[in-house]
Amino acid sequence: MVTIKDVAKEAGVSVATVSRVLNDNGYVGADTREKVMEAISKLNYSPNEVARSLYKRESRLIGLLLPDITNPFFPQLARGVEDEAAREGFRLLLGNSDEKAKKEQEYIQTFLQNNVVGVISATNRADDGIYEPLSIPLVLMDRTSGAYPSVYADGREGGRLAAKALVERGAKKITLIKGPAHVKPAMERFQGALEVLGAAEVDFSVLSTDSYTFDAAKGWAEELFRVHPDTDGVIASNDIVGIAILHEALRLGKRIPADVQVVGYDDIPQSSLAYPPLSTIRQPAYDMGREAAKLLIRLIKKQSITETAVELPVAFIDRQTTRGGTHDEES
Amino acid sequence: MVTIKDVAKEAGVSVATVSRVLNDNGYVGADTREKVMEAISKLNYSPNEVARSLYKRESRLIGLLLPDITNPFFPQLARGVEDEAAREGFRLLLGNSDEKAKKEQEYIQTFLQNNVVGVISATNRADDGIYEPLSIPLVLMDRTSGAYPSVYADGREGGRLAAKALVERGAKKITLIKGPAHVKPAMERFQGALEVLGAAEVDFSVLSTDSYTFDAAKGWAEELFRVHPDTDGVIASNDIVGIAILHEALRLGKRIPADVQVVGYDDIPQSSLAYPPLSTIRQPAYDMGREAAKLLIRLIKKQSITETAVELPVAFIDRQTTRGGTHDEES
DNA sequence: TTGAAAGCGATACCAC
DNA sequence: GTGGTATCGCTTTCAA
Repeated sequence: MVTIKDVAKEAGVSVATVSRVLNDNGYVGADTREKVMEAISKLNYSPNEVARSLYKRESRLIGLLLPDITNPFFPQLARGVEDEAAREGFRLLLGNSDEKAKKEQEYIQTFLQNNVVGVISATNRADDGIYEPLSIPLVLMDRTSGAYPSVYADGREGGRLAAKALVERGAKKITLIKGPAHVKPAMERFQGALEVLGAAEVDFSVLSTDSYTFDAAKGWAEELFRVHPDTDGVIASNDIVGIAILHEALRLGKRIPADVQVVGYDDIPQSSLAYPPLSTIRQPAYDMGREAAKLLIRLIKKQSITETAVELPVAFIDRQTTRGGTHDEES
Repeated sequence: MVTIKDVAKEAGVSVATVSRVLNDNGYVGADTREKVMEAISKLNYSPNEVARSLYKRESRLIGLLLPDITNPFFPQLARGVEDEAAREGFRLLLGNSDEKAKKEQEYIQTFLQNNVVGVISATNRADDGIYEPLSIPLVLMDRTSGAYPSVYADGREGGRLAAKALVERGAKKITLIKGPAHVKPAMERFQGALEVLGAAEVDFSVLSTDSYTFDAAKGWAEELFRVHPDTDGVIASNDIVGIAILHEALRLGKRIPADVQVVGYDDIPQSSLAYPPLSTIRQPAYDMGREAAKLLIRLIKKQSITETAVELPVAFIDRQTTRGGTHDEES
């Protein structure tokens, strides 16, 4: 391993000088700088971030904590975060929490132990004390809490939009699927939908579910049509569940959207590839990731921030599982 | 920040002793150890990984380099890697390369600068010199190269299985979709399929594509049926493309699998949720991730390794886009 | 069994 | 402008 010492020797200067040109601060003679640059490229030197981090007590690392990268909604977020972070020279330490306090705890600890400069977390436990030990900036993503800056989409409005879409399109016996109780965004969209449904002239019922996995989704779908065989409109807790329901409805010989309309939530990439293409509430996941990273970086740089809570808009994407939707596909 | 010094003071011993109990090596009196443990928990101390890493010249970090976490095949891999790594106390530094040499280069550099103990990479450029500067273990995942240990699925066999499935099920005008030329696994499965198709009594044609994104997939699907309107069997380059083709075929009023059969590749989670559920070649992505991590960790620990190339089996998953497939769904 | 001290690779203060 | 050196928090000889 080539160190700053080697470079100093090669260039015939002191390490202090090398450090100065590296960090571009302090006075360095033009010719000296030149010599150092040459030595650096000759030796193919690149500074040891660990040593740097130890002295400065901060790294160029950002901790990213997600519930489960395997859930198709999160890779988008992660990618947004990474792209923005990379632009600013930051790298990512990644963790999956499975929404488990213990894992969150452990990852926060690792982040701290590795001197990360900031953390972005999609957590429901922001106020459980897990994040208290952090003396560095924390940005909540896809989740909120009064206590920390956050970037999220307007879940309540999303729920309303979904419900409205179905009501306006004539669904009369709506089934509203309620996501896992401990997942906040799921509850918000649920509340939003409930609000609209409660005020509308429709029958509706609620089906509670407690997970988001692909396999479980199939189960909910079967249960739904067993318990509510005459439902003609379904508000799914997310696109995975929406697609599973679509699938099950088709399997049962129902016509979509004539017999039953379905609206999902998230607009994951594969929703437009579903058959029929799934009408859904779009959350701008990639942008959310980018915004979260942007906000975090501002915080890290102690730049002034105008808004500590960034709410991104959601939109109803009218595909082919709702009536009167456009039958052209957009991406 | 509480350091080893604080603990030493609190326990009334030297930092050397604290270090010994921390690392559980060297002689430490039982009572002394006790005092230290108490001090540690009283002060809620946890060692600074950065300092540790600096001295030992190795961290507890593993670098993971993926083409694009947004491609549904990779999150599975990533999760497998993470789960296995976490079991052994390692954390992940994550990077997306977009199959670009420059990004790969940059991430490798970051990994090195941060003293990672090993790297897992899904790259096509293992032999381009990018990985030469690594003096630490490298495991290739989902890709191979003679030069480095690797964990991958049998792509050639996968291609054969896909082609055989279609031939055996009576497809007569097969379209074989060729993935991006620079993506090795895509080429292998292509070759495998070609091998079988060439030997069989069928007409077939090849459609070349150069990307894997959702949006592009729709384009290929349209092109396919425009150029080969009478195709009755499609071997897709992956499940994304397969699902897009399914979708397009349905849109054109074709019956699946009566008019056209489709077989995908990967068996991403959403394939079983497609409509109809997509027949495909399953790659054990999660296991591949775990195996890659296992192998890497053995390498890191300098444990004896029996096999430096781990080939995982692929399997044809007979769902409903091929004739005579089971019409029950498995997950 | 324990402690003192050197050193890991960089930064930044203080002299000169 | 440039160099010497203390320092970051920890591990590991080497002595005692």
